[in-house]
Amino acid sequence: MSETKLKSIPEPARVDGDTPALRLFSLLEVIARKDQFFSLQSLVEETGLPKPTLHRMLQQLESAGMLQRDADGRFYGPGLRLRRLAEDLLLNNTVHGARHAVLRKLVEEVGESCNITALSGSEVLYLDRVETQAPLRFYLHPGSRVPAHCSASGKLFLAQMMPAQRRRLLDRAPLEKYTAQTITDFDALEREIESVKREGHAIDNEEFLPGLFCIAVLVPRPDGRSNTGIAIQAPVMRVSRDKALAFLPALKRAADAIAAIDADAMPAARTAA
Amino acid sequence: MSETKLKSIPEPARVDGDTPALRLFSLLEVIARKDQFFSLQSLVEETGLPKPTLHRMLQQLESAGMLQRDADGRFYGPGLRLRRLAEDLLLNNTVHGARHAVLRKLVEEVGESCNITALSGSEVLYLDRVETQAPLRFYLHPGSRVPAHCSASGKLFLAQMMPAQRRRLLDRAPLEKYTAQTITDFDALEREIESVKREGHAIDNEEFLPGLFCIAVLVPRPDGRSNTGIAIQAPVMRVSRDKALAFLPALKRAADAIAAIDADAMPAARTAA
DNA sequence: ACGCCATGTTCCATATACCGGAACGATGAT
DNA sequence: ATCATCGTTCCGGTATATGGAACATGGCGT
Repeated sequence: MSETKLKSIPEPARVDGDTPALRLFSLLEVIARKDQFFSLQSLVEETGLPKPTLHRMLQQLESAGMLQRDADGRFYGPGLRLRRLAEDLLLNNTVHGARHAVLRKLVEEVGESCNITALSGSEVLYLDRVETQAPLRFYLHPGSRVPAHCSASGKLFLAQMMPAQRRRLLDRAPLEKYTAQTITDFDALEREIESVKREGHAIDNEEFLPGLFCIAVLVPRPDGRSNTGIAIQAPVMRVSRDKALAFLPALKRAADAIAAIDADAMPAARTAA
Repeated sequence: MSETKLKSIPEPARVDGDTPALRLFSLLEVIARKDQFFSLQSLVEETGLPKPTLHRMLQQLESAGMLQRDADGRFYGPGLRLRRLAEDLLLNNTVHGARHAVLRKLVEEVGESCNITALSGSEVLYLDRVETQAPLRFYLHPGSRVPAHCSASGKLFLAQMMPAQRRRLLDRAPLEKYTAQTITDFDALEREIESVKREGHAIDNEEFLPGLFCIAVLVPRPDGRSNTGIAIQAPVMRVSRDKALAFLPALKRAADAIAAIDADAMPAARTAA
């Protein structure tokens, strides 16, 4: 929607969503971060939701076994069922664990922060990230979003689209300028994308954040339509274009490893070969 | 290929609830148990829900970031937000982890299965349980429910109520008879409860399941109204009344340990100096 | 004892979201 | 070209959520 809005407010602990169910999830997130039991009133103050509404939500969660109440009904805490859900999720989520391990190994090899990305709408979403140990570094969180036209992964996703499809996506908004290097001209972007196609990898040379250099490849897929990228991000001070290109073999190896993991987690697709 | 009907009814995988939100949770539980990505169709088959309904639910979860979709939108898997929710829950849930450790230690000390219980409505709910290693044992799951009048923990909960309150609870239904030993007479139960009050512990002598002997104490609380009990359960074959009484000191120590943990997790109550 | 305040609970008219059969669309196999 | 399969959209009827106001409870001070 609008540009990034940084909040310096402590935290209003927003609980919202477009639909009742999403609000419940949002509430659970607030609850999950607590390491103490809590009362209805404290939640009212923390979230700003109307008391009867919150009362109903908590009641609903309790009767479902997601929350538990203290004997006198004054305090709530996470319930049996919620804990089991969390355990099941983390236990069975072998995919994420394996991906994360690959990422960690890559970071060790190249000594720079790396992340796994996906295209979500017209933006690039950071799925996972491992930071380098080096003292000078960019701190970016998993879950962040970056426009496709000024990120290495984004250009890769754009490059594998049909021209018409790409046009449709980019036409929705002008190419916003973040730095002096940001490509804001459609034709220039098309030329860049041609180059990305030829090379098989993409580069972001301070196009989103000043001082941030980035190189990425796609996690390959048999059908040629990948939704996952893997990228190395480093300060230009430490990593120039040449040095980044030297990372490419390691980067491609990591991408292949992730491809193997993902293929394994796919339901018995035909692809017998 | 012939229509392979592999399923010998492995599981109906019921997804339901009284309210739309609860059904969503129920769906998430099914999903949480998967270690592979899945398609809409596969869920339709697994749950029996109408396709448009499931489609809407998945869409809702995806747009909330609880699920993620593959590039071509054919397969779903757990999303970033859901994983983070699960992690937060388990990370901050110091309470449950610590309780479980106490329970494990108790089982080690006495060599019999133990569980932590709570009163929920008029029934006793097993919050957590650790099994003994002994080959002969009762297998009871956390989450099970037992009527209060024929369980050791239940009698403790009843004993700390005001008489009127207790009457109100018990009047709702007759005292159901599970075994020859089950107390089914109100006056006899009152006498039993008097004894429980005097002793500070309660016993279930094959009153719920034939062959199951059980001894319990409350996890003490400053205000004298505890909603948590802790119990040892064993086959009568191995544990008689005398032997059970010998377990009491260890049982009380465990109860105190849990009380300390819970007090710690309580919000800054007005500190009854 | 008494009233007072903070907190939890219930009511209910209105607004909203959900439901799912049917029809349509997209994709790939034959 | 034709069919089969799976994903997606439509839409009117119905169940659910919403939250202001009022009520209930219990702890505390006087």
